[in-house]
Amino acid sequence: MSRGKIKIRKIDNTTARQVTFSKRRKGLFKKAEELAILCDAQVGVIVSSSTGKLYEHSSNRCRSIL
Amino acid sequence: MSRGKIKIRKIDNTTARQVTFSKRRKGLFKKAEELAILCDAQVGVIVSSSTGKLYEHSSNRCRSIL
DNA sequence: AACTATTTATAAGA
DNA sequence: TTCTTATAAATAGTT
Repeated sequence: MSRGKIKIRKIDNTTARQVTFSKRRKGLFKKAEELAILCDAQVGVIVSSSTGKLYEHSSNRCRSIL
Repeated sequence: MSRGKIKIRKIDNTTARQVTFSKRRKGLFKKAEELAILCDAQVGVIVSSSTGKLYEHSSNRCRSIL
């Protein structure tokens, strides 16, 4: 990615991992919403953090259960 | 995006919409997998196309039900 | 949280 | 539908 490319492996540093989690979760939800709109699809995304906190995103009437 | 920016609205042309659906679905699943690995999270994504076909992606033992 | 240098995703074309 | 490539978008490291 930006200031240098990264390897896709667990980020060891807790703070860095939380920051990345927040940024990428937001990015993922945005992509999900764009796919739903552009392609007239229903998209549900569920994310459970390592600490067990749950986040979700869904288009329209789509319901998701983890 | 690439050869010119697009507006996030339903793509009218059926063929173009299917092509975009295929490309973006793949991209979304990749982002989901990266988030799961980088941040040690569980991520589930479910996509239902306008024709009713279902696609899903999930990290590890994560199960999703639409 | 904001900034950017870069990487990545992707729209249009082949 | 698979590949290319110009350009838009996402984001890693920094502040």
